[in-house]
Amino acid sequence: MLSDRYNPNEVEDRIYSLWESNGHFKAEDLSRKPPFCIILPPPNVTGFLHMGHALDHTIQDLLIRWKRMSGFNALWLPGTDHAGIATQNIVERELKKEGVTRHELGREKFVEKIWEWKHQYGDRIVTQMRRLGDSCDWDRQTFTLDPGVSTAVRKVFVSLYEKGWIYRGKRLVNWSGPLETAISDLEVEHKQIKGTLYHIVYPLDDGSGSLVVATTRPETLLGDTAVCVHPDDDRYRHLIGKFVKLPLTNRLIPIIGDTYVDKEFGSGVVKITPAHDFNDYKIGTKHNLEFINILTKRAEINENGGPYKGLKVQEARKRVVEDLKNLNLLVKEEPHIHSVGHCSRSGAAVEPFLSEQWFVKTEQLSTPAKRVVESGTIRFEPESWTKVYLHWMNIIEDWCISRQLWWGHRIPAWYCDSCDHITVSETDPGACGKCGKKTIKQDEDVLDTWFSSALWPFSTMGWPNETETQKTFYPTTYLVTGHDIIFFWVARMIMMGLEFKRDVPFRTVYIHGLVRDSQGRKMSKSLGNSVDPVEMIEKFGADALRFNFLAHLYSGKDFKFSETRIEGYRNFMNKIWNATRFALGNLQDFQAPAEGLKALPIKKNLSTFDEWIVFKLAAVEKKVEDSLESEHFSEAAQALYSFIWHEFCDWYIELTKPILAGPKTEERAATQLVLAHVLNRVVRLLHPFCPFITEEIYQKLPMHGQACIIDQYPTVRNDREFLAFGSAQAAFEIDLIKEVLTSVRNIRGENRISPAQKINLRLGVVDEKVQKIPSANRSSLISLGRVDNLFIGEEGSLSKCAVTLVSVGESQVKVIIPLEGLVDFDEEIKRIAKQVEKLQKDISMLHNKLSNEKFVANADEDVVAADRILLEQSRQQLTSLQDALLRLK
RNA sequence: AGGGAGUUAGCUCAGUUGGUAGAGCGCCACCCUUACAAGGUGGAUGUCGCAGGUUCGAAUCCUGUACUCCCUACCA
Repeated sequence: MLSDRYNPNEVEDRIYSLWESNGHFKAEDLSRKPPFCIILPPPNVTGFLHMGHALDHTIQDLLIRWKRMSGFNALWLPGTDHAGIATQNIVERELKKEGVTRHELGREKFVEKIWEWKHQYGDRIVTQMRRLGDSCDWDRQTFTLDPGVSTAVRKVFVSLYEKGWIYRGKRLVNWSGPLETAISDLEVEHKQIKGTLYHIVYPLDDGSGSLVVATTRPETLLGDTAVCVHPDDDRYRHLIGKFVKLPLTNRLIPIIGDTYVDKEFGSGVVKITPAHDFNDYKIGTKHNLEFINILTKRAEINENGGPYKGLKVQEARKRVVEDLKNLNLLVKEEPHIHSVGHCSRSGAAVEPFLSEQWFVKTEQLSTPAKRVVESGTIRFEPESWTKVYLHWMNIIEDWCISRQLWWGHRIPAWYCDSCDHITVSETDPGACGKCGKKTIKQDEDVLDTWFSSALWPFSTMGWPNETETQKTFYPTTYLVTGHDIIFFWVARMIMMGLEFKRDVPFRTVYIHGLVRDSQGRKMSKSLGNSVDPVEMIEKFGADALRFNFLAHLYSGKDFKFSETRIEGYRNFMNKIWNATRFALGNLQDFQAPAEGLKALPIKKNLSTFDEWIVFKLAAVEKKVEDSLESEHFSEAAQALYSFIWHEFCDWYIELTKPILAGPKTEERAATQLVLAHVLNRVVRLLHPFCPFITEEIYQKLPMHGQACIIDQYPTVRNDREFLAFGSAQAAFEIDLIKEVLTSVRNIRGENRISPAQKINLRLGVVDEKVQKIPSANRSSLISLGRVDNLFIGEEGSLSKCAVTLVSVGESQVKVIIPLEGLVDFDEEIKRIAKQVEKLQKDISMLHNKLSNEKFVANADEDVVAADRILLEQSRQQLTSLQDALLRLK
């Protein structure tokens, strides 16, 4: 016997083990089935599952399970990412607690520590993924530092290097002081900062006066190598070519002219610090200025800063300002809001820093990557990301791929002490490729994490070896991810896939929004507003969490998280559970016919209810299929929700209760068969959305295969034999009965007639066409309407009666309930008055519309016809209500 | 500054070729009716941001405008 509440905690682990131990997640490298493949965006190996993952994974698992059940060779390829900066950062912080720095520990020992950390926490996230129900093919799980991936990384590096598309150069890069590494443009977050604009006097060398320069970063003047004015600026034009004496250092630097300067801003004079500002860098290059680096890797002033050496940037700023004040060279300080780049990992302000780095040239790689999106070979969903992607690819700059970290793929380049040659090689060379001497040293840096991620669609499939996996599954079908990593990851996978596999890595990029808190804010540690998905799973079950996402996922939009909504879907799961309980209780003596449906003379024994629910089921299956095909997942989820709750539970189960509770007739056997079939199909339809409860239920159903997860996904094409039992005429009949019952309940509710109080009901059948329907459904009307005596076709006296005219399609039925002795009539008068008012509004609106010649002439015929019928029906309703009102008063 | 998205019920959001506005939650009333009180039945609630335009007809198409959010780039 099933408990009257569904308890996910008892079910989920057991069901997951059942799937896994039976190998249901496994895809086949060689198969006759059509392939369907999604590669999982690899989460940080030492991370934990957050809501963003939960959303992302739920969508992928939906697709995978749906396709798996639809006969595809479905592969969801999982993996984890070494996440260079993030992981190194965490371990470094842990070490700090023990009072050790990574430098003290040394590279080898430190990397060992990280591996230990990885072994300790590396399983956490995959365990959490299992709790969500992710049906990944775990045998294929890959880590970005696995030997196979390393081979791929080196091969790609060497190949691009040999083509000249990877180069080494001294460039200004974004530098994170705390992490002591370069970071990419994309890892910089701009924040609005309240700063100060300092106006500093730069005396002219010839003593003829001075210039005033405005800056927010006075300490960088130590690295100034020019001041710049606009060549058309009358105030300063004559000074171009002269020199100023740089305060605090007394270095002479030239005054140059460049249109880059905005005459209107500040004093119209800009100090140029080519080694510490991106704009100044460009000017410095253009005007051939000296590049003076004043910082160390830890963002402290170096020996070029003279007396300020050793100070951190902020301290140096204070000291410089103080010293300028003392020299009377600081003429003004004003508050100034400007945006400053911050390292997205450490949170520290980013310092533009001149250093030797490795770059990927993106010019040639980006061209085909644009083309495949323009041509539609790769499709973005929602489509609006196409424009964003193309825009970004047009302004793409070379990609700085070296990081001054220890955790990651070490750059496969060796420098020769003897001849300065750089040897780049897939295998450790042992000797210089040019002079052959063994005096070589490997580059200390590692590659940007995204470099290995960019190869993920094929490095996980055994590339550079030729494998059956690649033949079968490359290109993959979908890539599902948030819009925050389109450029970090998606664009780079496209470039690398095209370059090394000569084909796109995936066909469709499904972009979903970010999960935000209930107030629409980003979930973040610092705000303390993160919600742990595992906690939600423990509280409401994985299925409720998943359904919550799927039912409210609208193309590309951000997702506002709401716990009460999950609770609502938990209730839905319970509803399904209890419907099953009811069904099983009524199917105890049910034997599935071994011969199938044909063997039974079932058709003639079916009730109208059966024909109706099958008809509705077919409609839902069609809707679900169309919605899933077009990636409107929430439409599919909502269609199922509404069918199960509001058709199957609210009506079908209620309507068939008398049959099922009745004698063992052939009609009852037929209804049992339909009940069993519908439930079975519903469970399978729901499976990709809420896999745990559906598998648990499926295993208990009278007709079931090995496992729901690998049973066939119902569509209108499958099982035509069963769906053919559906009948539109039955649907019409039941709709009419539903309407009649609803109006009876409305009259009862509005008049506050207690459910325990039986009533008499008269149905005036206005329309010949529907004459037989009420009498055919007499028992349903009596039981669900809580009716004492039911009279059909006899209008009789309307005195002291509640009356409603019910319309379904073009047919009408008059619902009459004598109120004498039950209630006083005040409530009924109110109820009718309310309806009269609404009807009058409708009628006048419809009347105006239909008397408009242009409307009648221009609108579609069926629109006009429908309005005519509606007007006529409304008028009849109004008449009978007014009539009833008279008889009440 | 440039690009993108949004503004519909108290809240979160649907609304796919223009044809009298929908769901879930919440709210109100009544019900422990033998699957489910995590339930049942009924009910209330919207100038569809604002202003124009096209049209017989606009939440839907066009123009303008206000506000919100995101992304990219930034003035030293």
